[in-house]
Amino acid sequence: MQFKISVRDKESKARAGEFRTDHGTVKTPVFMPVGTAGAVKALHIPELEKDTRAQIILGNTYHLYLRPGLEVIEAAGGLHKFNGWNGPILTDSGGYQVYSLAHKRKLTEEGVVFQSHIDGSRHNFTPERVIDIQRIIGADIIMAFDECTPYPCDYDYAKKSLKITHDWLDRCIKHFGASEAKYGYQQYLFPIVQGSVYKDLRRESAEFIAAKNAAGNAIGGLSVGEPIEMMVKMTEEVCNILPENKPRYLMGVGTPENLLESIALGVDMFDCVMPTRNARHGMLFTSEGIINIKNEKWKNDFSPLDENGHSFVDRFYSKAYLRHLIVSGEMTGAMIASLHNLRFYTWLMEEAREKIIAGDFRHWKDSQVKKISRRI
RNA sequence: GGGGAGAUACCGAAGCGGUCAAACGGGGCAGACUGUAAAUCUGUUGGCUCAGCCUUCGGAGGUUCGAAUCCUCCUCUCCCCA
Repeated sequence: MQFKISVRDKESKARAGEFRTDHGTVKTPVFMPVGTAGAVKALHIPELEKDTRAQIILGNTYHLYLRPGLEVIEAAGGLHKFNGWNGPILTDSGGYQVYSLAHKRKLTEEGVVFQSHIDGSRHNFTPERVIDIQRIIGADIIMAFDECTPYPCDYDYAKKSLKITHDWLDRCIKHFGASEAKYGYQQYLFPIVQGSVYKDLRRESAEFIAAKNAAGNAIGGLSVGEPIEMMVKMTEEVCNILPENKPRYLMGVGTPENLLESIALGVDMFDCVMPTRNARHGMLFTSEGIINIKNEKWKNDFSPLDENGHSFVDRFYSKAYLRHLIVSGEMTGAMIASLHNLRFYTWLMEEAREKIIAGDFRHWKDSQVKKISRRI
């Protein structure tokens, strides 16, 4: 995978670039909507494409493996054919589920035995198996199998876990090299830096991963509850070590503010459930700040959702109407809010890119952060 | 006209002598959410000068040390029969 950096910001580590996959080119910085089970919740594929202007979306190995299962996905001809999304897809390896389903799994050096959250059945994930599954799903970018360590996490555990993640990475790389894409287009493997909140472990991990010369590199194990300053510090440490000429992917981040600050540290790719999940729960990220549309104060506010927003729903619907839908539990409310939030995120990334290219990123970022992170 | 059942907080509904400002739902209000076990979860929901006090269980009296709970009358609702 070639990563072309068009412009480097002079006042920060931000860069504007693009990388190519067989399903299309992705311009960075980029936000990737999360479509765990092969669908970005509450949105149609055409809406994702045309209305949110997402460039690339996520799927999840663990979820898709459990349901609908590999037979169905393989019979469909891969996830792209199955769900109709023709752009690039990235699949998470299930490493996050090692963390989020911690009480339903058993981790060994060999791999992880999961108990399905759906029916309790047991399943064995190894680095090799996870690569195979992602080959079958047919994601353009597949993630190495890792352990996303929890927070807090003591040093000894983080160190042991890191060793396992690194061993698993070597096995992933080996198996990836020994296996082939199933559907005639190229797949790329991204390794993941771990190390919890320990600077030396993060550095060690970043160096270990940098040496693999992968198509792109990810930073995992952050935004799991640690203070934001720690997240920023770790991101910064790692970005300074990861290859400059490869895309850097900060997994699971985050708030609009987190995104802009991370771009300034040299991150190119993001994903997060926040814009979609919080949309369903009534939280809207707007050009004027964050609003909880469920609050009583919007009950009779017939002004547009976001006067200066960049999605058609922003001026098509009023705050009072969306409040009514969300409060009433109407599915349409979740759809409108999700579309709005995702478009806000993609717009933010487009704008960041333009500002980097225009040489005005730092200034824009600082004023933007203040504006969009306040509560209204 | 005769017989029966019932009136509890915003709504529904428990409670049937003290541990009741009153269970539980719903609704309301607010909060959380960061590689999605999440269209989920949490808190709160009579008032106040708030570790205490005041006013509340249809209304008015009464019994009792003590009443949402027992008695009397009244008002209103619902059901059955005529």
